[in-house]
Amino acid sequence: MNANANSVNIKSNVRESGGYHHGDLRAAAIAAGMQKIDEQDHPDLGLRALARDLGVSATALYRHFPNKDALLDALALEGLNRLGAHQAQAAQSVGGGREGFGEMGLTYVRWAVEHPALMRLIYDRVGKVDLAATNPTKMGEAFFQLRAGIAATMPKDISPEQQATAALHAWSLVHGLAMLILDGQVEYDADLVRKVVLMTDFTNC
Amino acid sequence: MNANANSVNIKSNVRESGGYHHGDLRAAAIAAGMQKIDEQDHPDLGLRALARDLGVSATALYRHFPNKDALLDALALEGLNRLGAHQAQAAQSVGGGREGFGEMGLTYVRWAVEHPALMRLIYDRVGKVDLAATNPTKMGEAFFQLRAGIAATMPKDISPEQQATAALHAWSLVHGLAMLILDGQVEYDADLVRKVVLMTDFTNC
DNA sequence: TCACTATGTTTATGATGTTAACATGAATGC
DNA sequence: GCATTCATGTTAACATCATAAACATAGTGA
Repeated sequence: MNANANSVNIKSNVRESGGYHHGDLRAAAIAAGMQKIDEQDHPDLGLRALARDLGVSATALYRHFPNKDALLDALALEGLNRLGAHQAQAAQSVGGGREGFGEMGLTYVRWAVEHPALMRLIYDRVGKVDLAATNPTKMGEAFFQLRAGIAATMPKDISPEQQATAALHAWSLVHGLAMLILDGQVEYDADLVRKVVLMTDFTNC
Repeated sequence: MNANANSVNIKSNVRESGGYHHGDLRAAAIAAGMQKIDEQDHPDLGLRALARDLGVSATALYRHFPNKDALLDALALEGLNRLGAHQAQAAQSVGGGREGFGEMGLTYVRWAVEHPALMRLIYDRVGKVDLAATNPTKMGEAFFQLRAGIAATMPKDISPEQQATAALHAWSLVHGLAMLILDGQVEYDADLVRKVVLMTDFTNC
């Protein structure tokens, strides 16, 4: 697989030697932006500060992103891919049944707690993406993957429609719990998360 | 009850006659800010724009709020009070049992859908309030009230500890569902909300 | 070699939050 | 009743931000 516009495989974030051109500023910007955001609680990112970190002029980023929102969208997409992959992997490594279901929810919440700004950025941005813009498809795909991961540990002995409702229930539950924790309303506690998630009764769909 | 610093009873938002002083700029700012925010999807508020609406200079607001965050905190507090009151009223007017429980959840989600920016502002701000600041107590009180409203329709035949878990479950569920709707991930549907909320099984605490 | 394009740079613009210095209305003390 | 003081406005100024415009250079392909 060769590097496409969305890959973020670069050697370093800052300009290497004194070369005039940067190499792959777009990828470097995404990588540096991801790192910067992931060190914060809130997804605040300044174009100028980022450019400074990259050793590049403030306006250079406009050669790769039409505006700040586009950069944030790219970061949100990258974050969403990471979350989806993380969730899918968890679904695979965890057994089924109610225990596995609780574990999946815990995984979602834990990821959110470990990447608060990224989590916020994802949901901040996906609601705003202009569907005519660069890659709404990728966003949709990534979310589809996330939902699939969530639905993976759903009980099989209920109808598809019930499964959809149950999946929404599960997603709402862990998402709400994660948000309440990120917003400082609830203290993170793995046991509590499991207990709360397992209160769902699938026979009530 | 006479007007204290947090009341918002004013005659009009803009300056009345040519008087030099405004009357009650603090209250007017909160009222105008609330209205402005409630007309939006996201809690973006510019100090200068707000001052313009009030017919007042941009820096005038600094006589009543140390900075923008303090104004936003005041707005969030007002919003939280409204949400809490709304929720408490719903708890009172709705019967108990599972049906009442579902109705309470629906009330929370519907309020969020009707006041998206306010909802976001509340949870944006309460996580950031400096506990040494103006009125952390009021914030805490207001949230306590909200939680009480949520817990009001909790089943009585379970232990207090189970009730706490169940309340957190309920809060997480409706909050997450509301947020997913606000973020455009789920379409609002009253029946669906009720169905999702009613999947909770309190015997599993 | 010569144009062309991609990707940088510098400079400039208008918006924002915030501070400082100043002005005036209303309230207070004599 | 008058002078002083305090609360609450004002204007001017500053730093920062996103962004646009004009210019410059590095790499590419004819």
